[in-house]
Amino acid sequence: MAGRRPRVKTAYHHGNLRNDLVTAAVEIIRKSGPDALTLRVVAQRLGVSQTAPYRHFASKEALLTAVAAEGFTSLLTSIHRALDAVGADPIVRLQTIGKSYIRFALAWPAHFAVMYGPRPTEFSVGAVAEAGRAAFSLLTELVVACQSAGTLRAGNPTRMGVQIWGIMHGLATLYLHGLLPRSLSEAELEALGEEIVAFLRPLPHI
Amino acid sequence: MAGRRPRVKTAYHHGNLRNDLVTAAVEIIRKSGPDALTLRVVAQRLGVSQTAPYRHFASKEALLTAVAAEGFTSLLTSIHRALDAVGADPIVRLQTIGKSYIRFALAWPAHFAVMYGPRPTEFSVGAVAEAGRAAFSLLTELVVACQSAGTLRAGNPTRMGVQIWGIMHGLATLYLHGLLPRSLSEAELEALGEEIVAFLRPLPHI
DNA sequence: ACCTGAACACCGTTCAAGT
DNA sequence: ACCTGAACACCGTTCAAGT
Repeated sequence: MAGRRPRVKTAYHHGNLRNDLVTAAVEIIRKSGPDALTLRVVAQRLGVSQTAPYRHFASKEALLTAVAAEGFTSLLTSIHRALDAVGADPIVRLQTIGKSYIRFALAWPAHFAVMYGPRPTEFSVGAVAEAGRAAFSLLTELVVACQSAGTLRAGNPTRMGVQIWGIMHGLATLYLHGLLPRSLSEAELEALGEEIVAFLRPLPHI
Repeated sequence: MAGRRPRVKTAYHHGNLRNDLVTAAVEIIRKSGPDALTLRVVAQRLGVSQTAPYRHFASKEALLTAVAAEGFTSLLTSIHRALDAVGADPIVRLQTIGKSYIRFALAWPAHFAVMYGPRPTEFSVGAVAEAGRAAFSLLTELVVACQSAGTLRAGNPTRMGVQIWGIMHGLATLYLHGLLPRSLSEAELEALGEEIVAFLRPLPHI
């Protein structure tokens, strides 16, 4: 009764080619780096012709933008999930954001590379930029909360937000590029970021 | 008596093609990003055949490695020059290294992009890795000096070195990618880095 | 020694055409 | 609607050949 038509996947077309293209792209980048990604190879891997991707993405750049978008969404989800698991103390929440950022970068290096790699200006518009701004807002709001609670030094919250983001981003980037001592574990890397946030606490009154 | 042989530059060959290739490559990356760099274009710009670069570099990757090497040398020189201009106070010297790093990144973005871009593992060996290690040693030595002088918290100097490097690297990278508020000037960016180092001073005794 | 020209295997992208 | 095949202009790289 089932007939002999192949199992749905080997058929004439895919059903969900758009999604599969993104997944395959991520896989290739993760295994061989961003430069190894070619539309032709990704098409070949999915068993479609080399021009099939153009039904779903206007260009290779557009496919990479989709990867980045997926990454930003995923990063934001990770952060929110991690925040749900900790208490209300804003300094702990701030450290949790930082650790989530580093953890995301190390768990999804391909997404991270595309999100923060050398793409001229494509991300300044649309939903991708939106997600980035949302994450940064979360950060500055927590900075303000910490300052009100007296657990973070006074000062422009945007400035302090940039500093904290810079720390997490720098640590993650250097680690992913293999430039840090091999003895550094992922847990220790997260601890380095957490520690710096602790250093931003106000000086005790003398 | 001079004969009619052309002025040395328009002649059959270049005289200093190797060097010109590196310079032209940097120029192209600076103006159009790393992906715009092709050996053929760089050769064309210098008026030589598309295969001439292979007399001097085994591959495109080798040319990029030369750019990175030039960058690391130049970074180290900048740092040393900046250190010569400040006093002996180790915490000031530490901040000077950080500011030099950021200033270098913003002044030579093409070199910086190649030095810290997504090159799998090429830099783990040779003179390039050497220059990187030298810069990091300078950093950790100053951390130790600051700790001895009581101007920096106690703790593993390598850990603290990684933290400081991470900060400067993260700030520079985010800035170059255009992800920081446009209102941030280069001077303010350097101040952000400097300020964090100041935050690493020991807590006053209560 | 140093450079050229033709060639190969690969890209991204376009377009007429098929189902 | 969705996919294919041939084609175009471009790459990195190799190699026999020129001076």
